[in-house]
Amino acid sequence: MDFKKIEQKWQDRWEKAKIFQVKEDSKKKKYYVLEMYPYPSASGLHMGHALNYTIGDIFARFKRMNNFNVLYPMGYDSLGLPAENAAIKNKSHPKIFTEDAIKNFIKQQKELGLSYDWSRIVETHKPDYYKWDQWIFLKMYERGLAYKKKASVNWCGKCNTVLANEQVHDGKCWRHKDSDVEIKQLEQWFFKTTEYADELYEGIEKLNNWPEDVKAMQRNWIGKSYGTIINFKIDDEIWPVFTTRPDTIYGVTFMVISAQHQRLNELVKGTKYEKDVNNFLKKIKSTKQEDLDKLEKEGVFIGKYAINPINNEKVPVYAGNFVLADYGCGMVMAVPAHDQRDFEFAKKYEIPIKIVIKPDYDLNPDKISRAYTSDGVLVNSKEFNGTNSLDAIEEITKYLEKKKLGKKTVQYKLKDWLISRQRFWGTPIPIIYCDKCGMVPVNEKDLPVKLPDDVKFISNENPLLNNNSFVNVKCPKCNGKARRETDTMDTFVNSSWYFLRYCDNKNDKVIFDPKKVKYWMPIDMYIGGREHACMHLIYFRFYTKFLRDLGLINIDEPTYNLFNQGMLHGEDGKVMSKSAGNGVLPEEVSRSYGIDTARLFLVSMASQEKDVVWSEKGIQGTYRFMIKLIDYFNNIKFSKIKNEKIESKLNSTIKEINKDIENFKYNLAVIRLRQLLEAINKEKEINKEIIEGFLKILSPFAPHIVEELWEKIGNKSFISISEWPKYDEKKIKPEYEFEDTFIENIKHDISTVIRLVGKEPSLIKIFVSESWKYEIYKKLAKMESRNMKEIIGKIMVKGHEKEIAKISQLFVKNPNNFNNVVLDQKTELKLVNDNKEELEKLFKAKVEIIKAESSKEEKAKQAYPGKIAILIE
RNA sequence: GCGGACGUGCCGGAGCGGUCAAACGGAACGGGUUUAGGCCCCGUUGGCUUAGUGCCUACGCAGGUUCGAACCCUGUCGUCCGCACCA
Repeated sequence: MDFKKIEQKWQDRWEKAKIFQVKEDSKKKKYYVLEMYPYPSASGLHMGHALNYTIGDIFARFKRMNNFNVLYPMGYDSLGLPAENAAIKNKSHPKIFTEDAIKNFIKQQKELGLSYDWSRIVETHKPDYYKWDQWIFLKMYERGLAYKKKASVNWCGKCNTVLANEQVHDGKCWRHKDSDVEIKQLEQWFFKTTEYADELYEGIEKLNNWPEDVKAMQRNWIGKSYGTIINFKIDDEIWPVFTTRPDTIYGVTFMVISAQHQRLNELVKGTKYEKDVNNFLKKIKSTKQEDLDKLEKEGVFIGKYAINPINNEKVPVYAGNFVLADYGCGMVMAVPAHDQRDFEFAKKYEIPIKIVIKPDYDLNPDKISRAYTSDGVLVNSKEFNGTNSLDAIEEITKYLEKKKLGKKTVQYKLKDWLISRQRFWGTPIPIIYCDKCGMVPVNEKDLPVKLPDDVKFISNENPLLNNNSFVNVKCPKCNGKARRETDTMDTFVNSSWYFLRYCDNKNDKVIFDPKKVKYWMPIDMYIGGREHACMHLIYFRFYTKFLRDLGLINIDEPTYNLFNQGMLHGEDGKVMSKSAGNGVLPEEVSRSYGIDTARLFLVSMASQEKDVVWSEKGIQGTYRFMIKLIDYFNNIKFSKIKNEKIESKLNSTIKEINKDIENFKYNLAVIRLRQLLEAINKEKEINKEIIEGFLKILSPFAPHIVEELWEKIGNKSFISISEWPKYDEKKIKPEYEFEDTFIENIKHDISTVIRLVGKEPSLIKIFVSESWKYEIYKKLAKMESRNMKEIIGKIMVKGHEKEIAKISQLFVKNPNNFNNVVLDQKTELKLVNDNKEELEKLFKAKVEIIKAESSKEEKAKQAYPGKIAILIE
């Protein structure tokens, strides 16, 4: 079998006939299937990509055949660091690398048989795409959502640029797990994601079909917490602090200001403590990020005292290494008795500990070994004594609000998104600096600000810095001498709205036609890796909300359905990758087994959200199935006769496979397809309708081979756009599901009896008696109006507890289906009759089937109560 | 510390309140076909028995709810993942 030839043939035909291209069609229900678009790396498509796209493709094909107008596009996240690094290494331009890589990707993706609408391709490195990145930037700038500020930012020495918080994992750069991120004070561009913090947080609840862990990660990341801002005073100036435990305010014995606090310097400048503080700052600066979790709490007294507004107590202020500068107010009120960190600090610096919350037992401030952080009753808290601490949170806050000493508030962990990068291969930030006018945005009509082609990559430095034709411009306001911003935008800016551009990818007038976007959005199924939980998957929600508020779209969320596929592991159990050396390439597998085999195998190993392990043995097993399939069609014999049994099997398979595909349980779908082929294979002749139904439901999984077989049995159209078969509940007959085991048992019985009797039979009599279960069912049916529990209770006394309980419960659940559960006498008779010929042939004897009346065949019933009796003569 | 997920034969993995634990695939063993087999077909793979379609034990462990639990609840042990000095 020349797989390659068949694959090529159908890929060409699909492309020529444009069967996967779609347009808005108000008469059809739309369905938008999207995979996270790839970064087009030079090494091309690996098996993990193949798995990811196969999952999406099967889904898209399924929906398409189910009459949806399916938008299933592909694009490339083609701005980014690796291409730039490659360019530096080879003294070339990243554009060349990127475009080669994209070409290679497209070729390889086409070889997988993916049913993308290629006319909708989006490439983010093209000016006609990033022009709109810049346009969105200007809109944000107008509204104050894009701004520049000096801040402590994360710097990766290997990337030679700053990073967003989301891109720092465990104190390391997301791209360089071996490189510590440094904190630098720099002036940078930010997007004000915090503007939407609350909506981003509260909206998670509505993402009903997102994986729990991704939602949990986002909740954690955004980190909403309710608390109170309390105004302490230092040197008669108000210094607010944030706390979630205002109930402990009488227990404050000191304050801690973050060592990184912007205004720490103000407090110590010119005092005798300045030196101490500076020494302390130097000391903690040398601590590595990875030691942080083991880090002891340290601090230094800064020579100031704060006034607690509730009782005017004076408490010392320390600078500390454990207080975050950019969460809350950068300063905390420390209550050592009821906060573990404060406790450790107080112990170390011998600061008094004052108990203000009391549990059922007594706490001795000198003897406790750790802070008491649970709730209790307030003590040492003047008029609040005796109040439950949970109530006191409310009451003390109200009290402070009344006296204008504090207020209720909400805090978020989420910080604004740092988007500027000191690199070349990104979207230029459309800002101009004029000596006279200051910072001036580029006029919309002058977009895009294009990346120059004539650049020299001499070092790790951003080549835009020295590119005069890029940097030197006239000020849009005064026409005077000015220079461009040379920072570019984070690559995640591009991916924050690409899914909208697919809806209208060629529009050169506006970012997209809102009507088209309104038709296609939201994404109905978004497929990608879990690693984007706190990066892309937050940013694209933020963009959606911003563009909504701009009036361009009318949705709140980009998608309510997210699917995370599992990781692909190599045969050694480690995650499959080039660097681990356990990689298997799609084209290699395709060469020996065909790409359909690879697709089928990839998808058959486990439910798609679980990790899967590649195995050579496994793919051979799948290959055997493909060979069997092809063999079957080489010898196929059609019949006009209806076959109820196989019809039942097909219908039940369709019913189940629909659910399996919807739930991404492709492994189960594949099993059902195998079982269906087994069943079909057992029949000598087959009705053509059955075969066509089978091919259709197989087609999303193995599209090329199936198209070929579809054509072979005389069809001229594409099966890929044929209609998915509908199952008919009435045709699903459960007795056939029992038939095989039932007949197996009878065969077994007969041979046993023959062996016992010790003679070759000339006549075999099979007595089919009424099932006792069936009789009980009939009794129950008569009593249906009565309380089932009561009935069960009564019958139980008689000693058939288990069976009766089961049967009656089934009956309660679904009385109409009861016959599906127990074969009645009629069905058993039919099944024996159906197989009479086979039995006669097998035992070389005449078979007689007798309906046993309970009175007449008492003997048979006794020997085999409620079952089949065999007599041979 | 906080959060999330998961513990089922030799392995991967189905089952997610009762028809029914172990589908399906892999592996091993036995048999058939075969010159031979790495192809194909059949059987076996928790225990005890039987002529058998029978009984017992079992879904990490311990309790609970229920007429009935792998499945629901509580606790516990273990594994994996994410975040983390978030006041």
